[in-house]
Amino acid sequence: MGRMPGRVPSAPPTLADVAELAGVSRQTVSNAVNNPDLLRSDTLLRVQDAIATLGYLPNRAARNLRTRSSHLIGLRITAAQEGTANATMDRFVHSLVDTSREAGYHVLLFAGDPLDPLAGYDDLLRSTAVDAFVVTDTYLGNPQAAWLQTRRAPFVAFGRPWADPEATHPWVDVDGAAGCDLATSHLLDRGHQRVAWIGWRKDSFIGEDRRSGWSRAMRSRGLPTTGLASRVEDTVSSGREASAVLLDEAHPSAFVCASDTLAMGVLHTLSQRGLVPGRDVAVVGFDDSQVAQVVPPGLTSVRQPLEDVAAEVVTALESLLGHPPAAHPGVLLEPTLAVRGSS
Amino acid sequence: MGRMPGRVPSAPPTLADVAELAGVSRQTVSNAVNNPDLLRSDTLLRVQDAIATLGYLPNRAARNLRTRSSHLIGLRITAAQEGTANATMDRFVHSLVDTSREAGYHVLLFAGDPLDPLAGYDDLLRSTAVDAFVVTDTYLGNPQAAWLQTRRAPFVAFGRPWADPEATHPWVDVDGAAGCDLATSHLLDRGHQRVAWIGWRKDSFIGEDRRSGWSRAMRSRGLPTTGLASRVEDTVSSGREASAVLLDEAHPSAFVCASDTLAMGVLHTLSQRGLVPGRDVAVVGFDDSQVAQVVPPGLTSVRQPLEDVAAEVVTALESLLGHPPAAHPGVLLEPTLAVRGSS
DNA sequence: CCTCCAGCCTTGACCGATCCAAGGCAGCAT
DNA sequence: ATGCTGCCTTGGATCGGTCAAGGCTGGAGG
Repeated sequence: MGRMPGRVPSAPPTLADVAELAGVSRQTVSNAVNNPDLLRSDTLLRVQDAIATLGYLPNRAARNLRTRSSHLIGLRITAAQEGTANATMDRFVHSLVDTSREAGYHVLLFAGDPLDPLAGYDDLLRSTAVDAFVVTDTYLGNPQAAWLQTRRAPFVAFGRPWADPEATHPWVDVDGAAGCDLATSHLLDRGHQRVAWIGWRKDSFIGEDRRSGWSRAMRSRGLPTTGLASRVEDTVSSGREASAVLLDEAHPSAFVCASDTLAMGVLHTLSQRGLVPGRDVAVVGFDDSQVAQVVPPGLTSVRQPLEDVAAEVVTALESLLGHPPAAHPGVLLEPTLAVRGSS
Repeated sequence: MGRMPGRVPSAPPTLADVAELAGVSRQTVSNAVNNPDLLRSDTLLRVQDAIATLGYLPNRAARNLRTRSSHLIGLRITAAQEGTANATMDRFVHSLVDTSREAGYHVLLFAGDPLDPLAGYDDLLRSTAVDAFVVTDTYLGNPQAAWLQTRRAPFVAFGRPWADPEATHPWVDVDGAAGCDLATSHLLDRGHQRVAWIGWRKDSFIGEDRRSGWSRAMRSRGLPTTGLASRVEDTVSSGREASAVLLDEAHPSAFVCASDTLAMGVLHTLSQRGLVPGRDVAVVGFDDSQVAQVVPPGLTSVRQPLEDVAAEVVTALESLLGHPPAAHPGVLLEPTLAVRGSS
């Protein structure tokens, strides 16, 4: 096969092998792959034939070494929370993998210690293992973003820089307020007047943002919100307790929740009291998790357009990693409402 | 800083930089990192000081090129199925990332076209982007396994080689029959006599395996199984319809299901008929998904020890990639039962 | 006093791609 | 026939590590 002596028979073909088979130099093969325009068409064809014959694909490590880029995007995943309905991360990962593949990137996962949001980033950066990061948990006041910026590491955030409006890094986010406005208006359109809110504690930027969508929708119809809101931990039992209190004290006919987890808490309360979701009391959640999709009678939920988020993230990454690197402003996307039996 | 001219100031330090600072050769630094035993202790300390001072970490690409290994493990993820309660993959991914980090590996995700189980593997292999694969969807009769074996690509399967008992590749799996036996016995212990089975269609090896656990438990107590089993698609509506038919025709007091998705279908039927899960009819699912954890009143479910699976997978990978490569036999792990309100 | 050897470190080549600058070879004008 | 332009091709250097083999040192042994 014209291989150099000493090569293991099963070793993948190299650029030199292709060059020899096609009767050209290595550089010509490289150009055929990276800058086909530079070649005369008949030469190009000959090289492409040889590439196809040998099943050649450039060695990643060699290319990475020379070009100082890995075509890998680092994504930190934290331990899945048991007992919640949070599925955002997983759906996002899928979308990101799909989208970044089209852009020629792969996704490298690394583990995240929830207590140390910076762990892992530094090592990958110093060993030039990834070209850029996608940062997801910006609700923590994103110390990663600040840190990555001082390190001049390219990254795109899924989530606004809540704690630092001056931040200039690219980000993509979903308009939670608009989503809850949508959910609330949906309920109001169906004749509900007393729509309650169950959200997260006040120190959550995202929670307050979503809540503002609910109160905005209520006010725009001249409806009161006083006494109709509750702010708790993001657990099923918190949602259960909060909804029980609200039902007793404020007599709402519908609930809008900051998460599917809380909405499931409401369903617990309803089931305990023999109330039927969607008939006696309407419930809307947030995230369109698998739970919302399969729980009887179906939980209406705000759905984040994670495919679009991933696409925008990859677009931002591409301009960030382009030559010259271009700044990408923040992007805010609109969620939709998946209507099911609970409303 | 003694950098060579032309270096960008912010470029990560290289082995040569460390060598210069420590006053030794590059090879000595390399040995300090990879074979500390070869160095005299005072030299080792000097080099380690220099490494710490500069914040040196070996360049991945360079190391990969020379050693012909990437320390990356490829994992193909398929599009998440909407409308089901399948969470195995995501929990497994988390565990795998955690475990492989400890072994010095990172996980590279790549997209999978559900119609072409081989897509993506070949490119990664030919471009030497990953050292090995973890194959997860062996229920398809795993053409990947066969194909990877002919390519002599190292891989470990999560899932037995159902279709090919002669296969010799390493695998790790969870004993689904034992899990369903556990679930069924749990119900029988609580006094149920007529325990129905809702599983997958007969061409599913996994489905038949799980079913055998149910029938084994029933037979071991001398109870009949005739007319108590139904085999359908893995959707909520299939589970709903199958359970309705079974309730009418066989009057079971409990259901064991091959998946949480099917179990949710049973819950739908119960809720439609005003029956309370756990009080009127018991239900057990399989996978311990988030759905099972949060749905009222809690769905008892068979839980796969995915952390242990990941650990075994990584162990198998390590021996596979070791020198010399060691064969790793199949490993079968026992699931547990997460008992909740539905039983 | 010389040889030998073990222990420790250094030297040079190499992995497989891309970048750079110089070399070849048309074709056209002079 | 010569010179020159423009396009394609070529060899060499390079990225940053690791492998294999060679060199230097000091102490033991003859």
